[in-house]
Amino acid sequence: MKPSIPSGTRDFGPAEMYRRNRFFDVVREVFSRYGYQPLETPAFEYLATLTGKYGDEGDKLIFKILNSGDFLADAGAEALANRDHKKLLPQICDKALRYDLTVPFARYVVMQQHQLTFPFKRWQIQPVWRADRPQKGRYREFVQCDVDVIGSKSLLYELELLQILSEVFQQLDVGIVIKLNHRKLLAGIAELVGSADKLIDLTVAIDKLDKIGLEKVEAELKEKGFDDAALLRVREVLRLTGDNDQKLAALGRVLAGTASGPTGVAEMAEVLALAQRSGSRLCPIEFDLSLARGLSYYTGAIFEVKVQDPRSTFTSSISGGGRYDDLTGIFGLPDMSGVGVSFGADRICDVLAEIAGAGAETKTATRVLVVNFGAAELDYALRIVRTVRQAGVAADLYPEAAKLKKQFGYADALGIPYVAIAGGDEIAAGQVTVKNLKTGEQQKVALADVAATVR
RNA sequence: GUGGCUGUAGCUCAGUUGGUCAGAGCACCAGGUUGUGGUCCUGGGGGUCGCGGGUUCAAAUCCCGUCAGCCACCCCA
Repeated sequence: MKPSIPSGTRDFGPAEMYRRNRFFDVVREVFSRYGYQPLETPAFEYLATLTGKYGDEGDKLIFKILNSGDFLADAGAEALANRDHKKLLPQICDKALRYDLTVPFARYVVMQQHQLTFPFKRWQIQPVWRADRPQKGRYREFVQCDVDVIGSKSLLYELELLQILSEVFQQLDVGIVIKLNHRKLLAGIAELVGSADKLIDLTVAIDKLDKIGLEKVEAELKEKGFDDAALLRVREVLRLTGDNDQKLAALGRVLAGTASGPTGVAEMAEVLALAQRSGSRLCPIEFDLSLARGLSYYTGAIFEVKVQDPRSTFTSSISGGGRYDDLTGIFGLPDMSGVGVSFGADRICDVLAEIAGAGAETKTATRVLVVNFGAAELDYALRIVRTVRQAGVAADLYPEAAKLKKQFGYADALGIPYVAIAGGDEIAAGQVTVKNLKTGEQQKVALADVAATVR
């Protein structure tokens, strides 16, 4: 058979792995420096743990795991006969691959609530799976890097997440903008137009504003049953202009009479104020009413990161998150507010690759390749590799006494910067000829100095 | 789940109205050069033209089906 892998999954060769590891090193370091603790949870959970948390669309995208053995044993005759897949599903499948890291985290917090000290801060870097149709920047298996803090309503954590987002992307040297919005503002708008119960429809439509334009958003809202008076007010709100504070102030006046609006305005203002007086060098923050985010569990601030870098053409979001007030409630632990963001490792690495361009790909960490001349020189060659490796420098010995052309070509192909040559003359003198493959320069150095020369 | 585009060598692709259309570049291997690579020269290996069926004297080329990939919508990291 012709070997292949399912679409939306990928192998990562050495060049990609160097890039990915650099990224993971950065996020891990930042996460732990901000006081977050590591956590891992299983790749699969009970299906019931996952369903109902991500909205109807999300539930469809959960990868289900067929029960082992005779999975039809427990299948109801009725569901089978009627080909009723919705009814049949829970009868033949009780496990599923995790869809994100936030819900398993909430499950963990509830299970371990008596062992944990709150506020509990954790980071988690693991793959998640979605039964989506892949396309550019969209995979069916991808790695999320989550930081969440649970058990505190303090808006200082919103600030902290803005700081973490900023630090990570600054260290990676990727230009971004952090979009910020608040679910209670959206709820206030829904209230204002008299459709508090259609919050989801409203936010989904508003979310498309910068993509399809105001007119099409209004058309979609009309289709969903919003009347002309409502559309007028939506338009009024979406047309607010000015800087973050001006937009927020204007919105405050519009939403003054609503139940949830003022809270949203106040919290939003607080977060923006904290960001200003934090003293941190933050990435640009843009208060954006059209940011909705589909995940149904968000209740407060919502974040999203977009690339804003002349070297990149990436348009989809590379990080996202928000505050959720009751994610643990469904597992039996109410009043546990949490907030977190997730870095989309795969998309970010795509951006890094795009920025780095085709050249300068690292293929190996090896600094020096020791030439193999054959049996007579082998002992000395082995001594060179051993000495260099013991000095903490990556070294390799060519396995056969092949032609130098071939050995040099190997070093060249892998991007190993130095070649070490030691024949009779060098051995007699206790020296090694070290050649820099990039410049072509070569020099004889003492065996003990090889590591320092190629480091 | 809906729609569009594309499948020819390891990779990127060319292949005219069906008739030397099985090709190029890169990559790979060998030699030129048994202690000096990345340049250059010479030679070489490698393809059921995604798969199945049909039309035709003749199909990579036209038709039908199918599978796969990509892109967009939906949704999302």
